[in-house]
Amino acid sequence: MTGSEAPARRRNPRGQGEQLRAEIVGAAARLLNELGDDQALSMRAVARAVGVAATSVYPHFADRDALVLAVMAACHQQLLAAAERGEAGHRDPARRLRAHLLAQIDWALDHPGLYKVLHESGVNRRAAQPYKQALLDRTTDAVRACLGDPDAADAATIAFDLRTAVNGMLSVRVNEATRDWPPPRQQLDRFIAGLLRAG
Amino acid sequence: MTGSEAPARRRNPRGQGEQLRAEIVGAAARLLNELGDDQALSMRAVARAVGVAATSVYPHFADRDALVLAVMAACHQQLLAAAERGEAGHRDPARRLRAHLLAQIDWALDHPGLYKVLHESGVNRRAAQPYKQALLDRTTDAVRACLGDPDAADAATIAFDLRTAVNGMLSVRVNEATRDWPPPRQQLDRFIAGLLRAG
DNA sequence: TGTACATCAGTGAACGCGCGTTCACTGATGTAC
DNA sequence: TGTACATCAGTGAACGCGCGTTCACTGATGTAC
Repeated sequence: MTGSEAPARRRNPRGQGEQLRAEIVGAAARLLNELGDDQALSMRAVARAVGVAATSVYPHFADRDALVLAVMAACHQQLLAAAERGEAGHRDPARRLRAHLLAQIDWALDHPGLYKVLHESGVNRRAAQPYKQALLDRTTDAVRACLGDPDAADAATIAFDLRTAVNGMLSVRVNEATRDWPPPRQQLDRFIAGLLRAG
Repeated sequence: MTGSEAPARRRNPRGQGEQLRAEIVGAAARLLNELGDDQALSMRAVARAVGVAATSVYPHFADRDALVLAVMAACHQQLLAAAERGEAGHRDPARRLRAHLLAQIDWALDHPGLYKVLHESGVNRRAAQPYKQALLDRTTDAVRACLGDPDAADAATIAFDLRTAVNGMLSVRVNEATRDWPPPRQQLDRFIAGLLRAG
């Protein structure tokens, strides 16, 4: 795919064998971002990218799915952190909600292939992702703050609708990256304006 | 995948060699719907499903991409026809718009794997799909009818937003089919209510 | 009416490839005595 | 201070597999004369 084989690599010093694990996850993430499909990732390609024998991946990951899941977990951490950083920049609840969603949109558009793996890949059928619920819960909190009423039952519905619409935004832009789409920020603002009110 | 090999098959009579082409498209569509990924479709599996030698596919399709694109074209025809049938059942523009979108939602939920191939597969990067624009144009027409004003410039924007949100609805339900999601009809109604008004 | 022939609808063997994974191994390095 | 040994980080060869695609072919069937 990328002729990006790491040429020189010296064996890790004793006791630091776990460093290879991090290198493998990093290389796998890079490849997955290019491929946009977990099935297309090969253990051999990851090993080549790291500059290591194919067999050296197995002490760290039992099989390909385990490696892909490790990458996905790391991505969810990044997404959550980005959302929090976004919110932290504002006081007004509406601005916080917008920043929360925007941060995740930006992350996705910066890592389109990983976004695809996260949302569209076959691993989703084989292993559930508890992280996703955590992200949705965060959005619900941000929506609730906007509504003022801390008990608003609609908050969950509105959050789900918003995330669904944002999903659509990203799906279309990530899957047909060559077409030029309307600016995502303005579409997000229309979604917020249209959906953020009692159902 | 499915063990669904066609056992007995007799050679088509002279002059009817094109019938095999249709059988191949049908089998490929069935397999793609199960796989949800064009890269996972193999020519050999298609040939097995039809009950024919692997080589017999090549007189009809130059390569795998050509076969996948033929399936996608057929799907777009079905989607367009479903949308038209949906609209035809109503007079009121708002009901027509709803039926239009609902028909496509139903088709997608009935053919989740094909929906994935249509919207998420790698073929989209290799070959543009002019059909999609036709579907979006139809939606724009339906939106325009709702607005009353036949020149409304917002119609295109609103149609795009609606389709985007519907895309999100379907993406999430198709990619994590095991989780149980809120009813799509009600979410669609919220989207229509929220988004169908001047930006 | 008979026959040579072109065409049609496929077939079977073979090519070279990259893959996931297993297995027995190697060689450097720290540690116990 | 020296040495045997356990451990660690990783290697190389090999397995069997399914794949896309090419090639030369086969056998039935309609048609021209």
